[in-house]
Amino acid sequence: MSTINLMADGQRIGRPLAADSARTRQRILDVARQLFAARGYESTSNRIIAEEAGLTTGAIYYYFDKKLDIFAAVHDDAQRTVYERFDAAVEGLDTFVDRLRAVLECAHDLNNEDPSLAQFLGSCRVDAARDATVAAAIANNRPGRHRSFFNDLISFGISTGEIDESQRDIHSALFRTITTGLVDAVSGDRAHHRNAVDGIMGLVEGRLVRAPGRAWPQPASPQEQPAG
Amino acid sequence: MSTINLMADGQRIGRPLAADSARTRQRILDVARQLFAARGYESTSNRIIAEEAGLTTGAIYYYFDKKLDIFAAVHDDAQRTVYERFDAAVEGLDTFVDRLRAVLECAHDLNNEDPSLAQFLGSCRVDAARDATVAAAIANNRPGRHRSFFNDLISFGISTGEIDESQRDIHSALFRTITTGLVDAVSGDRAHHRNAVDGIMGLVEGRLVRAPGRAWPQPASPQEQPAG
Amino acid sequence: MSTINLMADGQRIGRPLAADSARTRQRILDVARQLFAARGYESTSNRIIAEEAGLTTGAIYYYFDKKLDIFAAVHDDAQRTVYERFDAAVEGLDTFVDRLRAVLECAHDLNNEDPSLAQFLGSCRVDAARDATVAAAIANNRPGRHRSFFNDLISFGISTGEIDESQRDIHSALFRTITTGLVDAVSGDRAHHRNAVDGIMGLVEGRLVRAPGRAWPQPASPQEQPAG
Amino acid sequence: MSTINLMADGQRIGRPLAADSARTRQRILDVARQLFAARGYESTSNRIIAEEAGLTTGAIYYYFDKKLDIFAAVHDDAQRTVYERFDAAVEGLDTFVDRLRAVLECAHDLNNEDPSLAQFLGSCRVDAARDATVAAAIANNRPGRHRSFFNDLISFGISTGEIDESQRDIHSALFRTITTGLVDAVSGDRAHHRNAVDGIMGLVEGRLVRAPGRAWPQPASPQEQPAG
DNA sequence: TATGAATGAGTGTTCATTCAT
DNA sequence: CATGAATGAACACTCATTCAT
Repeated sequence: MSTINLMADGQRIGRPLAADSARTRQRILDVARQLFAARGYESTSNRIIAEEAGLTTGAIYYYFDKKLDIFAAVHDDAQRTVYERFDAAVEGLDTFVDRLRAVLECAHDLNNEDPSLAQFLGSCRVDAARDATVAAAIANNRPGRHRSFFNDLISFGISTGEIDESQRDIHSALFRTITTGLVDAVSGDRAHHRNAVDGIMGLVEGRLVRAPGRAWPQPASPQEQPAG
Repeated sequence: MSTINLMADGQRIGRPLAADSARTRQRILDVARQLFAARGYESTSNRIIAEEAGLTTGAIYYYFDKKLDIFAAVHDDAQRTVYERFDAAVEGLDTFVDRLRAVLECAHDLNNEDPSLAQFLGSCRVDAARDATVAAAIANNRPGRHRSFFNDLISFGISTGEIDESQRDIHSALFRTITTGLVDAVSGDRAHHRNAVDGIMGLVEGRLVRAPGRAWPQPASPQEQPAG
Repeated sequence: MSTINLMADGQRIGRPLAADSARTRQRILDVARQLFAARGYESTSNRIIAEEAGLTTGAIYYYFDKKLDIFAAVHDDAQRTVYERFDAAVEGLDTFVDRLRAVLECAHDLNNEDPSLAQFLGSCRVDAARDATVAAAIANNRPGRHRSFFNDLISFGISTGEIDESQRDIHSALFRTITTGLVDAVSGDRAHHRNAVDGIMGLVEGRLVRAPGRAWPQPASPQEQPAG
Repeated sequence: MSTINLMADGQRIGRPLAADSARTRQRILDVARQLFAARGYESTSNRIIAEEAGLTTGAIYYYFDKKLDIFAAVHDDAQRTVYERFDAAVEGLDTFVDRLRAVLECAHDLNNEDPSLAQFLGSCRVDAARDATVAAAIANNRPGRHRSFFNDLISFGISTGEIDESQRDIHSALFRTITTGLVDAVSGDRAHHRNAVDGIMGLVEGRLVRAPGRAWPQPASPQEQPAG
């Protein structure tokens, strides 16, 4: 613990006397997430992962059997982080709209804290669609986690009466569209992401489009009218 | 579905007796669009394009100077097709909501007619984000066309009074989110795409989420209540 | 003859009504000589020869069976031109030194008239050394012509008493060295070529290097002392 | 003379037990020098370099980033070797003629020891003339070294009075012609090279050509009459 | 005569992966 | 734990050549 190998200056470490295996592994995952997010699976070479992590390509193989395993590990990490936060965000909220708002705000916060997280998950969906072996590598946990979270959210909306049971599939497709769009279209720009989140809530609360010749609809419930 | 010895119309190829240059070029563009859409730019090799088009790799270079030029040509094709249809779809409609519905229905129709169109454009956005040279190759016309179309649509909504001027940026980000989401999340499945389109219009018309304890809001204007 | 296809402006000719086969063939040889001279055999593609000659690659094959045949034809042309001039230059001169001077001046004039001639012959020697099939293609006439011309010149020098019989091989190697050097080292620059020719004659006539502490030697024969 | 499984010293290669990186790199440079000399830059494929060095093409790229870098490295090696020997050869000699003779003898010795050295440098000049990227790759040190060495030699001759100042450019062009000729015309044959060197010194010392009807000139200065 | 379309072998180069040390 | 050396299959692209028209 007294022999931490400083990497801040980007200098290559030699052969550290007490290298911390877990820390090196995490370093690989961190740089890999950013690289996969920015360039995709195929265009991210092991060489550049190794370089950015201050290693040689060979060393990577001490931690992961193959490139695909790095990708899967990065995915598991990201997936866990996101849904732990989502779960925490909706906890204790009583209405579907509140929970929806909480999830969107949470997504916005996450995107601000570490843009590579959302970007990786978006990139990852593309790579899975493009390459069956990539899809297989993350199949164990990916769509399930996303789908079940939002299906639960819809079920909750039905239970509160805010959503009609007959509209379940429509809501499901809508969620997929919107969450994907948030990640793919605006996660790279904070202001756009903010606007998109506001827009979604505006649509949901009917504050965004009025019929021609009509006044704006009254807010759904006066005590929770948003300022924006 | 390999097309090594047969063209789409069943004509023999190989050392064709009366080779139709334009048709071969279009065949290259067609298979390239599908391959780029499915596997992305980098993972689509010239070899597989050639194979699917019933040619050898060398022959590709008779029609295009380099791989990137194929990509750019496919993109121009797709871009032109989509926005010609979009322009036609909104023509003569008097309200923003009508135009929005028309655009979404048009997108849905296009997606049914040739799923590779939307998929390519979505794939293409990803490839441009991942690789600067790809971005440069389509820079002349890509974001402009999309952005200007939807900006015009928003302006129209403002002119009719359906959208508040102050919300322009929010609508802009929302459109980007939704159109991207439609392409990236549900264009591969007709039913999902249908549901997503219905969901968006449902949100816009306030038919999708009600406040707890409230009745569904009345349709915006009775005479134009949508059936779906 | 009234329908000459003007090429001066570099415009591609269509399908000339009365194409002159011999003239086209010569055009190919002319551009090929310059290209082979500048870039060598291997780096000169049929495509660029065709382009520069205002043809397509296919058309080349009407005139020549293969690329190597173009090279051989260019070589025969150049070889003939040079040695006809050399033969004419030495004719009627009575001393070896006069003949040598005449040959060098002739080489200098040729180099000024069409630099691609000497350059091609230099280039050609290199290509023959580098590639056995190229060597074979010009074997019928190449080294023979050069060698026999200069061997004759040496024999003439022996017959006049200017050269000692025992030095024949030395003169032979020296000629090869000097003529190759002129082509390879200085044919690209008129002034350098001029200086080199003057230098060779200066050496031969003993005007270029004196022993330290000695005066310049008297000119070999007063009546023909060169001005330069 | 393929060296697929055996190195020059008979050591086994392949997946070597104690791979000596520096030795492998030198082996690449050695075979590359011979191949570049014999076939030129363009016609020497990485595949054949690798084969002759007992490697696969991929392995080459562990040592050099690109083919041109191999060429540049070979060139630097050869350049250094030659001019170190030339510098040593002329050191301590008092007259221009002695120095010239020493340089030519040194060139002859080098050519006997490793013919590929001179041949590469000749080949290299041709490749640089033919291809601008090759020229650029060796631009840092090539013509400078050659030119400055011989310019210094001429200056020395002027300082001793053996050369007239006004003839500097002529000597310079002559040196370029002769050294190029030695390499390009006769370096492939020891006897020819020997004869050419003797011929040059014979010319310089006025022993090679006499005026018709005159006796051979007396040696320049009795005490330093050359044996050869 | 000449074109236009195509082939197939070749090029330099990159990459995931292996493994002795 | 990590390196350094190597493999072999892939990739984008070029080229001499062919041949129906």
